[in-house]
Amino acid sequence: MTEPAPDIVAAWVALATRSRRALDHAEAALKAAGLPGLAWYDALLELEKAGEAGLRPFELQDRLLLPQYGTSRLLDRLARAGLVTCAPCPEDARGQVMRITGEGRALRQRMWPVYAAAITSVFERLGRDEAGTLARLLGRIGP
Amino acid sequence: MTEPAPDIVAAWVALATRSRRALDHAEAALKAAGLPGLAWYDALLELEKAGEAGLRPFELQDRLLLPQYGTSRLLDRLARAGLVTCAPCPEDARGQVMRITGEGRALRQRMWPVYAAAITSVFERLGRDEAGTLARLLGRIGP
DNA sequence: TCCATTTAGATGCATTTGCATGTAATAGGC
DNA sequence: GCCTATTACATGCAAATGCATCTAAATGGA
Repeated sequence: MTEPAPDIVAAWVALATRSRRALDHAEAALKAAGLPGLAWYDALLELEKAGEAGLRPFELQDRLLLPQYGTSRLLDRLARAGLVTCAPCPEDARGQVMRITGEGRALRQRMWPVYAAAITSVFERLGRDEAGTLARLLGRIGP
Repeated sequence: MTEPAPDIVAAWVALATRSRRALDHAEAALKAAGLPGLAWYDALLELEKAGEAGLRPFELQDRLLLPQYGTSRLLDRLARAGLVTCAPCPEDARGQVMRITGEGRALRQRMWPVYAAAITSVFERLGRDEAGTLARLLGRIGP
């Protein structure tokens, strides 16, 4: 294994530390407002985008980059909180269709301003074009 | 709260999803090689850099962006695994000085090639200059 | 000096995660 | 149709995390 170039290592360190700080900041802002964390937000958003059709747990799993058991239990908690419903799937008797409830939509809507403020504060030192460049470069990392 | 610009949201989404995938990839590579995860690597590296002087737990906590109890328990596990030692601190009877052991250094050294390969694969689609730009932009995000 | 405040670190308890495995249903070869 | 492999999801158990709180020592007045 040949040593990665210094620029590569620098990019890795910056990616690891800065993303962690940014995510921690958003989590903290939500918690300080007495709201659930990012995982709940992300799940609610995906389910809201899916609309009436709903989502199968395995579809949500792909979108959220969660392990299978993580998705299963997250949905269980969301359902117990009344934020999503769980219906048997007509096309596949093994599966379910999860749909967001009105309460779920309402909660996501209350979370967004807090989340948005955190996002804004993370990028406030970057110009618009710099944010675009950052997004483009991040889009090219693998694996 | 005024809505963040689309470029800002795109940068946020890219940061959250790509960093997660990259970190997951490195964790998976280490695990596949039967090695401990990134948290252990990071702690061992900081302690190795600190050398004979060692580090106080609160110093490690700052460097690793961990909560206080997280650091306390991580060090406890590292010590039980024989990778670090814990000595009373001469200047402050409340505190300790943690130092890496030979075993700890050896483990970190065995982890590095695996970790380095994962890092390389994450950035393989980026040119050297692009990696530099990415590092610079990430360095400017807050808060 | 004495007391209140702050700082270093540990820890009990509840929640969450990770891992392995279990159950049930679909899909694919033959 | 039948048997095997695969897919969808759940779950028991151990380990890790988050939260609040505790102890002990240092610090900073008055």
